Amino acid sequence: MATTIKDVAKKAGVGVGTVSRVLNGGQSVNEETKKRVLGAIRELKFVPNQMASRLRKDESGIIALLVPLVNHPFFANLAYFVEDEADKFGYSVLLVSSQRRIEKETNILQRIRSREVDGAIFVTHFEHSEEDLKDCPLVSIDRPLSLNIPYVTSDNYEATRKALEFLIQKGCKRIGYVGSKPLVDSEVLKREEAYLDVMKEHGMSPRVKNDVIFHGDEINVVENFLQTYPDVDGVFASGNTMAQVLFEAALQKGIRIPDDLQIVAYDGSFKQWSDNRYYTSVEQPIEAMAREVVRLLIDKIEGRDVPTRTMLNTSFQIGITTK
Amino acid sequence: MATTIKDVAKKAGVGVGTVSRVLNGGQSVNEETKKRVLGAIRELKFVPNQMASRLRKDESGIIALLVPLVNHPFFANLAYFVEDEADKFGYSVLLVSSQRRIEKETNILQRIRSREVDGAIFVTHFEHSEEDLKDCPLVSIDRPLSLNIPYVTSDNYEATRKALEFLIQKGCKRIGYVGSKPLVDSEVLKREEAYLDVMKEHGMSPRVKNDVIFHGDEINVVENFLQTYPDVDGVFASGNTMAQVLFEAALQKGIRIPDDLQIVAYDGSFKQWSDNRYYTSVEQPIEAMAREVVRLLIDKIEGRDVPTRTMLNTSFQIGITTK
DNA sequence: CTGAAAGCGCTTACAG
DNA sequence: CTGAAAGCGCTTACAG
Repeated sequence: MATTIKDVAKKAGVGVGTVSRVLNGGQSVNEETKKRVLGAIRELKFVPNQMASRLRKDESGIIALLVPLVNHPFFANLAYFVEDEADKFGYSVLLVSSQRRIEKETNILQRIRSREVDGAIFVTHFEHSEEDLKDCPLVSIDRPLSLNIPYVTSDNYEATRKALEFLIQKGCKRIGYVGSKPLVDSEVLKREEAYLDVMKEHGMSPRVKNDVIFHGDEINVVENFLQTYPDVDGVFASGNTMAQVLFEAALQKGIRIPDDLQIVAYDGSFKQWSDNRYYTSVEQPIEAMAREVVRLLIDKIEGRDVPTRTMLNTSFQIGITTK
Repeated sequence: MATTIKDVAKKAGVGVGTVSRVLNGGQSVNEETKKRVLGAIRELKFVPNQMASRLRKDESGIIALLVPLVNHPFFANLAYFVEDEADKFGYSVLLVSSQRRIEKETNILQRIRSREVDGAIFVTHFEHSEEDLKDCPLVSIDRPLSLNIPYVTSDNYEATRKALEFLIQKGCKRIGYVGSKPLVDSEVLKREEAYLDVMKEHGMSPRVKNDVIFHGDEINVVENFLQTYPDVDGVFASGNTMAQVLFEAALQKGIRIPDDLQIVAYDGSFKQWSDNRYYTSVEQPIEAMAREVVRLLIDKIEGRDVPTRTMLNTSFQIGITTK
């Protein structure tokens, strides 16, 4: 059996409470005693059992990060910064890819109730009942899961407007929109909204392909889009997978970029994978969003008040996909 | 306070032991009693406290996945499949990006000792002392951390040979090698070995740039490589970031691919991000490696014997970067 | 400043 | 088949 706090206490000739106190520094301990305890700890190579401490304190020190898929640049980046930020506050991160299976999402709520985790960053595309969400410390991204669940988002509407104005300024006359629509209410919907508004304001007719699809189907959407609107000279691509698939499909069709077709991508996951500025794009502030969402969750877990909606600013990167 | 097993026992008019038994199905329980207990559980919405159960059973049900950075396609994919496989066995995954900080790696070992996690998949580029690694259930990828720590790898040497033979067959005469060298002994080193062997066998002079670098410095390596060996007509790029950076740098310099320069990438993370077959490449069997490494770790945690080295097969994908 | 004791919520021999 | 009790390894009032 591993050595316990009892062994340390015996060796140092003190009570277990005293060992606990030097370990956690609650009340002050006599310097002399402290030294003896520390010595015993070192000698016995004592490592406190976290499970016991957590049971006693009723806090797991773990937060769950639930995303549809970690092996997607946006979520991989999110995971990276979430872990980094959580670590600063002494929390660990349990990673769960829901794979869009609702049972796996509901499971996380159960794990909060079972005290396995203290709370969760809950990125889902499903609806969950108030009943299930109740009393669970949760935070979300780009959408309100329910009335009092805080979420972090970015200025989707304004950023999309700016991106489109940029394309127009660069001479585009027939601008399309290609994306994948979220299943539920989400700030991402504001991108299409902004697109339609800008088109109307400029008297341009909309060319949209924005359906609910699964990861992997982007190529069909893009093929379909290019076939339906062969005359487009500018495209707003929502999501970097979509942008990349579009870029490559266009190249394969012999369409020159940016000469025949200009593209603005909406996302923020490119820079991380290779330090180029390949696509002209709206970059989501993934790092800031990740850090903020972690802080919100911890505030919530620890019982502090948090704002319901936190909006962060995107940035605009000019790359080689526009003139 | 949340409802406990005691509340359920009282409500059902049984002892707590009985409740535990219907929960965990250890010994058989009278059907009638069982029904009463289940009813009480449902009525009280009882969810067993995992922390208590874990303390008692001395198992956390959590494994740690330690990688240098999760926001890298290879590791993001690894994380995805690791979590999926662990879930099948009832284990959760704690995610840690070491960011190549050795303290953060050592910290994981401490967390195994503190019973916070049952074991770890330990992907590191540092050396750790036998003393530190001792008694920790660990498994690794592409390198033996220490004598009795199992690891999973793929056929780096053979796969590299095949890739080079392919370039030669496609007419390349001046083949280069660009990569980033691991800090420590690793199966990845066999790629350069294979490259040098093939060059020698074909009487070709080696053109290598393979230094120890940090993520983000790929662009400098590539620029340097292209400047040093402006005459290359074929490149073996180790790692997909390297391949991508090379591809883009070449394009920017007006080098046509595959006409002027053919590239074979070594990795296996492209397919996941967009369903193209963009690069000709050796694909690492990430999914298989992930699943296998999880099974090895669980076997080790649960006290079963495991092989020290498990080798899996790569596959070869022909894309548009070769003729 | 410090020790003895109660208790966190479970599981598991033990005795019946 | 089942209940009472001990114990997992901590933390934290409580009393001194």
